[in-house]
Amino acid sequence: MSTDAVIDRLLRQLRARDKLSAAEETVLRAAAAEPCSYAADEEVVREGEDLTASLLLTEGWMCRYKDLPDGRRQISALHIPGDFVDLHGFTLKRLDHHVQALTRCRAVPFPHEHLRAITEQHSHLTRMLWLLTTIDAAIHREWELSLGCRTALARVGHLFCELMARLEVVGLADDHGFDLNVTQRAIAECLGLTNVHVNRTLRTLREEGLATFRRGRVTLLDRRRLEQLVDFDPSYLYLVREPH
Amino acid sequence: MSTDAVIDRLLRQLRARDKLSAAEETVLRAAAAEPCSYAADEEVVREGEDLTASLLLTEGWMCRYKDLPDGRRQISALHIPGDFVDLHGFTLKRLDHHVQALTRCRAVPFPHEHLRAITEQHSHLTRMLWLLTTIDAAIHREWELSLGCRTALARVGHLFCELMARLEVVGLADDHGFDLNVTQRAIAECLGLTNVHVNRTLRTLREEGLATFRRGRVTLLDRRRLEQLVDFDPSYLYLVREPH
DNA sequence: CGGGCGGTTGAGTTGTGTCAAGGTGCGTGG
DNA sequence: CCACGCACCTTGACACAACTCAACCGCCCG
Repeated sequence: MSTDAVIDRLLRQLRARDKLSAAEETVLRAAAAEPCSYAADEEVVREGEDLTASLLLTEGWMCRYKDLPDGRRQISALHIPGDFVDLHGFTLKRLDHHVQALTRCRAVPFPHEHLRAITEQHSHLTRMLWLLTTIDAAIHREWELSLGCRTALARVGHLFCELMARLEVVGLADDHGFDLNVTQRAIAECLGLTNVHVNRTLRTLREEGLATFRRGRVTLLDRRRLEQLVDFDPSYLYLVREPH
Repeated sequence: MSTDAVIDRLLRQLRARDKLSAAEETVLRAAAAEPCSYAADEEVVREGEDLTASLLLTEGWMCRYKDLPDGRRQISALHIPGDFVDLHGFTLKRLDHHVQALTRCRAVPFPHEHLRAITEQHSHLTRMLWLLTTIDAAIHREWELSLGCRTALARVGHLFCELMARLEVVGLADDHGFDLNVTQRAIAECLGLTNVHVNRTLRTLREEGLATFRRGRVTLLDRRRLEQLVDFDPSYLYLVREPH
């Protein structure tokens, strides 16, 4: 991907929610630093460390997670290309969780001094970046609903529907599904389940003709029926273009 | 509470995280509209409705919740005086959830046009308001961890520890506990449990000499031991004064 | 004083976890 | 190019935390 293209998926995410002027696009491009790479399973940001930049993910999957003393962990967010993985770190200064690469990744740092300059000179762009962090929070809330109220089947199905919808925005889904090169254990850690139970649940989804997850790829066999079954409504992703 | 005092608890929350100039305080006061009141159980904001202001809660308890077709609901956040209940609505324009008063409440609307003017003229204050929304998200993540990984006992205990810490910031806790005039069902809906199981869990907490919840009041009998037992670490509340 | 809501407790059920034993595929090194 | 080993997946048997249903209590408020 050329240097100019690295923020394209971010621009798609922003333009799915509002107009973005050419000037604002230029400001964003200028705010990016040199891209960096991460190996699969590599720790990207550690809880509590001082941050001086926020990372825009451009290739691969990352997750954010919190862990308990007994070693179990809860993944609080999954990130796809075009997502800032720690834009909230700009206001928080350090994170209450870890960030880890789930696959090989590439990401572009946005130094906080540049973001600060944006808040001083570009109020609309500031509101757009603020919007990205509040959409992140909206996804947290939907996950709280899954964790608190939904069955294992609905949790897995709902996650697949969410990822499909988010990947479509950045052009990484095709008609029938998307690549998802993570373990069943990682899925389990997102959903508050065990890897064993996720495995059983995937079998049910497959037997019911709803979805499959094999060899790093999710296929939605009957998207309409799956979305109905798991009560998926994408409005919490705020995919509506309007003035901000 | 006098009109000048209504935003005092908000100022305490902000000043727990950074210095706030007298000028910024004046700007905030000027951005507030006329206070309004809500009855217990009253719907404050409905999912999807267009918003023109964000509410600062000044008295009472409110919650935000999402519901499922079968009638069950998940409370995604509890709010105390000094919290904005829907500041994220400024960037989102409408909410993916409902807001409800759990007790009699008073709140002060901040019209979005005033908040927008702040983003155009007061970048530090903008970052402080943005910070409040990212702290909200940090609390969502801690709740995800509870919902996904913690036992019923740890969920209830952790929630009590969190509320104690947050209420201390705004001066609404005393040495041994705090008032919490909500039903066991509401607690259950925060924690992904049933009211029956919350009741049993409260009995255990009482029998273990850790905490009681009776007649609208939470008492932490042994705060140190409770915090250790439930793995409570307040750093996710970001109660550190530093430049933003 | 009566009705209703919320709290309390018991008995039985169930969804998900735990533990354990293979199976499968892929990367690495000989 | 093959063989080994390791990570991950898959399945079964059993355990248990939390849920459901139901009855009763107690307090508040009209």
